[in-house]
Amino acid sequence: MNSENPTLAEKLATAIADGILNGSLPPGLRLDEMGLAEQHGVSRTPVREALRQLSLSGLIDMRPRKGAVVSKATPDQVENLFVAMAEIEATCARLAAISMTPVERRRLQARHEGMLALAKTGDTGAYSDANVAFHSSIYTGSHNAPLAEFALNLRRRVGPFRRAQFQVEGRLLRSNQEHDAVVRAILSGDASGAHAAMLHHVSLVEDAFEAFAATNAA
Amino acid sequence: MNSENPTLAEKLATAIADGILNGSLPPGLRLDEMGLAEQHGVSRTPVREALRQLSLSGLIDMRPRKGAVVSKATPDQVENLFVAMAEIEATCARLAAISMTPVERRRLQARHEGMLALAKTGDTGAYSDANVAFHSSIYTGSHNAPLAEFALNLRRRVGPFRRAQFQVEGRLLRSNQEHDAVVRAILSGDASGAHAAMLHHVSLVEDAFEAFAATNAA
DNA sequence: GGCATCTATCTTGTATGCAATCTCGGACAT
DNA sequence: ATGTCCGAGATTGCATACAAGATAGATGCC
Repeated sequence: MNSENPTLAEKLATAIADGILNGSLPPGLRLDEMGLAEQHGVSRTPVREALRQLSLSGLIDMRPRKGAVVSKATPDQVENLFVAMAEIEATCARLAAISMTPVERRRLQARHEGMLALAKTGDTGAYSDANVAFHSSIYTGSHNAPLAEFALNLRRRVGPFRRAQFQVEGRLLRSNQEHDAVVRAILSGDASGAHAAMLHHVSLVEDAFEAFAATNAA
Repeated sequence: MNSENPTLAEKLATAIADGILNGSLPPGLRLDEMGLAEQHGVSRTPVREALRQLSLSGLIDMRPRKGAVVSKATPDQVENLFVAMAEIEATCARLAAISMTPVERRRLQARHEGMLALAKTGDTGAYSDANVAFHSSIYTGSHNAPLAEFALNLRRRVGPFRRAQFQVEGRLLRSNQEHDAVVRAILSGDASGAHAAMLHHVSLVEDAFEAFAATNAA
C-alpha cells in the first residue's frame, strides 16, 4: 500500500505483521490492544487502526467485542492459500508473457541466469532472496496492479508455511530448472505455456511443503 | 469478512462503500472525517477506522497527512480491474468445475435456468441481481476462500463502471447464452473449458463497458 | 504585476476518558 | 457433584481533547 507512511498506525501494522510472519507472535495468540500499546510505547488508538488493517489482510481475525487473535490456519486453509497462490502466479505469468516490455524481459532473463550460479553454489539464503525478487518481477511484469498486489499479499500469508522449502536436498537446482521453463515461455511470448509452467512450479512448492509438513507431523 | 458486525465502524464502512458504488460519492471527492462524522451522527474515531478499512479494499486512497479521497481510476486502471476480474472469475470457474459438490452443481443449474426466464422477460433489474448471485455462487464453488474473497472485492470495485451494461439491447439473452457455456463446462467437470468460457464471458462484459464508455465520451 | 514567504486556520494523527459488553470466578440451588 | 446464575474485573468501542503537519490566503519583495 503506502510505502513511505510515517504514521504510527502503519509502522505498528508492519511491526505486528513482521512479528506474525517471523513466528514471534504464534497463531492463536490473543492480541490485546493495551498490551501492544504499552509494548510499543504508544496509545491504543494507532494500535486499533493497525489491527483493523491487519484483519483485512487476513493475518489476524477480529470479532466484534472479543478482540483480535493471530489467524490460526487449518490445514485446509493453508492448502487453499497455496492453491490460490499457484493460480494467481500462473495468471501473472501468462499476462507477463503478453505484456512485459523488452527491457523487463531482458532483466528477467539476467536475473534468472544469475540465480543459476547461486543454485550451483548452494547458497540457500541468497537464492531465497533472489527467488522472491524473481517472482515479484513477474507480478509487476503482468502490468496489472490489482493482481500483483494480491499476489504479494498471498505470498506474505503463505510465507510462514514455506520457510524451509529450500532445505530439501537438490531443491535449488530443480527450482532453477522450473524457472527456466517459465522464463523461456515468457520470453517467447507463449502465454499458455507460461501459465502452465508457473502452475507446475508453484504446485511443486506446495508438494514440497506438504512433504515437509508430513515428516514434521510424523 | 465479518458479516454481522454491529460496530459503528463496520456500518460506516458499508455505508460509505454504498455511497461510492451508487455514485453519490463520485471519484475524486475528498472525504473529510469531520464531515462524514457529523453527517452520520457519530464521532471521528469510527469514521477513521472505516476509512482505513476502505482504503485496503482499494475503494478510497489515503495519503498520510492529506486525508482520503474516493479512488479516481484512470482508464488504464479500470482496464486492469476488468482484466483482473476476468482472470479471477475464470480461475474460480476452473476450480469450481473441479471442486463443486453435486448439490452445488444442481443449484447452479437451477439458478441458470431461472435466469433464462428473466432474460426472456427482459426484467433488467431482476436479471442483474440474479447475475450477481450466479457469479457469487461460482466464487464459493471454487471452495477457495482467498480467491472468492478477492473476486468479490474486485466485483465491488468494478461495479461503478459496469452499471449500465445490461441496458444494451439484447445483452440479456447473449449473457445467458454465455452463461450456458460456462454452466455446461462446470457441470461436466471440464476445467479448462470452464476457464475459457468464463474468460470469454467476462471479456465481453469488458467490451460492452468500453463500447458504452466510448459512446458516452463521444 | 508576479512570486515567494509567512502565518492563520483547518485537518489529520494521537492520547485519554467514559460507557457498554464480555469473561471468568464463585456462590447457590437442584 | 453438577449446572446455573450473578457480579466483579477486564477489555473493547466510542467520544472528546490536544498536538502536529498541511493548506490557503495575505502580505511583502523583486
